[in-house]
Amino acid sequence: MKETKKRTFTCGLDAAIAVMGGKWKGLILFALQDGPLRFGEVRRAVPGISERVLILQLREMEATGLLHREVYHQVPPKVEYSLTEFGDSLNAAMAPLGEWGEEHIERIEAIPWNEVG
Amino acid sequence: MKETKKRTFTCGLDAAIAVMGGKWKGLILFALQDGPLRFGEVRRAVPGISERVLILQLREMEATGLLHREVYHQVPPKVEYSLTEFGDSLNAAMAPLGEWGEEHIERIEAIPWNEVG
DNA sequence: GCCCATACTGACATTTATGTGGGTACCCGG
DNA sequence: CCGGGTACCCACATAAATGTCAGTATGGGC
Repeated sequence: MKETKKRTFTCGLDAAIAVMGGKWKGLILFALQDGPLRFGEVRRAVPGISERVLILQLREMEATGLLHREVYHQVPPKVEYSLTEFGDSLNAAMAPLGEWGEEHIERIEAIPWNEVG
Repeated sequence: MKETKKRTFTCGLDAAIAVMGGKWKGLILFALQDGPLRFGEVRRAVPGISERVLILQLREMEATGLLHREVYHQVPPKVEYSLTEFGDSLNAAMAPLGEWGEEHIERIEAIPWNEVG
């Protein structure tokens, strides 16, 4: 008896943040901006992510309609992930954020992160 | 013996996401965009956040240099939070994300979030 | 003396996110 | 029959984020 409970959001930014989820989805989206990638390619494109977490993220992003999963019935298996239009539009909306990060990266890296939290 | 360990980031987006932290900092930034707010005002401007979490977020954002904390020595106490230039620039970079969320809010709310995770 | 309002602090519980190490399935070539 | 290569799945462990609830300090007004 799973209910498909709908969330409500206080504003657009709230909704966008919910879609981005944790710290990985944005990077995965970013990695896929230049075209489809196989599972292993995505993993290499997102340094530091564990296999299991990547799978979870990809599944969630597929469920939210951000990306498309194409399975090729081959051996060894081949699965390609690509952005949907929805995912592409989110990617575009995140671009300024990426630029902001680039511009301020030195300052951000200089933050004593262990003392912050 | 706290070490001020610096993180490194794979790209600007990675860094920006780290600064935004969880699901609240973006909304707090957004709430402060029109000028300083007192603690209680921020809380009312960010529906759903608990007092404790708000305090933690504000402290972290102060530590990362996103906002400024001004204490007025009065009784009852008065503390005003305002964006720094740094915070303001991040806010500007998040604007497109907010707009994206607005545009797609119906679709986002229709996502069966309980089945996603 | 007591209560008010405000901005906290602290102990604790829970939920969510992330990570680790293993195993599975497939077909092929050796 | 065995190992290679790929994309997974599973049980489990930990870390990080968030939430609940009670309590504190202050000085003015009653």
